[in-house]
Amino acid sequence: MNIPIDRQLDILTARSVDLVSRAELRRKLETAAAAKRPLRVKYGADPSAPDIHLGHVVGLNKLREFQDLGHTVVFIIGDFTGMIGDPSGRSETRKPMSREQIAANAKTYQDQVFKVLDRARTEVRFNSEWCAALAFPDVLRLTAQVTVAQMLARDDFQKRFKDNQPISVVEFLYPIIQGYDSVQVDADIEVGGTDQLFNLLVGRDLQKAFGKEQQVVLTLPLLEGLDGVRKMSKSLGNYVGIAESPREMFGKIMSIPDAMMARYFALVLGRPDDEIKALEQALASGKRHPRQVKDELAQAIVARFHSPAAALAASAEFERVFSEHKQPDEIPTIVIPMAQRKNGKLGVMALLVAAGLAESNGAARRLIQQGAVKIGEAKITDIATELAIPEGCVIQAGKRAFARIVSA
RNA sequence: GGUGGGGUACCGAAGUGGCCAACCGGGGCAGACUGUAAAUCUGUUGGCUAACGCCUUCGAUGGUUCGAAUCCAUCCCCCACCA
Repeated sequence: MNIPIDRQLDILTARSVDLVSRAELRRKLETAAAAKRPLRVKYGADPSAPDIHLGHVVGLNKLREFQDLGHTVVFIIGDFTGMIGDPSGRSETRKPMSREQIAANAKTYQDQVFKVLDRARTEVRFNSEWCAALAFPDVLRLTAQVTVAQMLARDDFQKRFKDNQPISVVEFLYPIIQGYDSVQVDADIEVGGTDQLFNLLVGRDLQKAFGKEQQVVLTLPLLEGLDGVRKMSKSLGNYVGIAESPREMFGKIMSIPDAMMARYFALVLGRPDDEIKALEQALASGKRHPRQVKDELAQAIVARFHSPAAALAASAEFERVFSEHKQPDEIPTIVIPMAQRKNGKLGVMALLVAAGLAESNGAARRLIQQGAVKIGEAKITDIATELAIPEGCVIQAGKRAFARIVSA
């Protein structure tokens, strides 16, 4: 590796929010280079939600940058954490997951993660490997390392405490478990979102307590989801999964607020600062149209996780369906046997429900009354309409829902 | 263990005997417009019904009442504070 250390530092710290500390990172890079030993870069994942989305990609990109400079990623799957059930959702304690479930999720995770990471430079570990072996006295020794004041200093705990929101003791254990993972895998660096800062720092404390070299802590911005406000997460439903179909992926990206485009370019695609600045200027001056820029963004993201060809196709399809209001080229087929029809005919409401385009007759009625329903090219406005459905005709409910009806 | 505060539709949150299928906000869905599943505006958002209306829902179960989300009893669950 002959890239100068300063250049490496610039690459590795780009887009970061917190860095503890630059001097330490430099020193580690230097000693690693001298000893021809890759650094161990730790990243933790919770197996409760196996689908990787663009929010995760922000961190994975950073890990990939480390790998491209020759370092090793230690990807930790928090299966131990999964087994005791994640309490971080404030209202309800999640049900602990079964072994099979965790194994299945872990597999999905790995399949997806290597769309970004370099498999050859990744070490996958499960934290049950060492956590399950801990005896209670070990746990006591660990917990003694962190004080309640330290815990309460953490942003979200403090807020919840002030608001009289419950905080379970298990939640206090989380940072400790995570920190202990760092001890076990001899992490040189740990990467996480800004919300992880506290947990990452606990890792440093515990490593010190165990007489190990402390890890460098590097945090990255949290990517906002499709609403452009709250962080992207599966539970909020504002995410784009990297395993989603090109069409879904493209459409979802097109629905982000315009103001988020630059951020997605930077965090998901890792585009350099000067390019982002130029883009923002072009947008502000009206030199480039937001619609085109967003199309480019959506295409770039689809191309990254599928292929350039798929991106092009998704873009064309989107244009056709939403700008020109034509039918998509792939429409799911629904079978409605002749037996269900009266004299070969069927009421529109029954049809909508049978085709899965409406949840109930009431919903179907509303759709029709609001002018959302089309059979072929004809808009249906009367809820009492009876139809002799021609074989293969297309029914549309709203902008996005289509179904092709056949009788057998 | 004691005291106090709570459990309302997808979420948050009003409602304390009839005007409550339940204000309002968010989210969802739809329409208009458009530059896109952006923004904005409008409508809609338990089930059955063409409609009148009927049925189920306000932690659970019983009860009072012509009538309950609202009152009473028992139970279950959550939170905070003091120990």
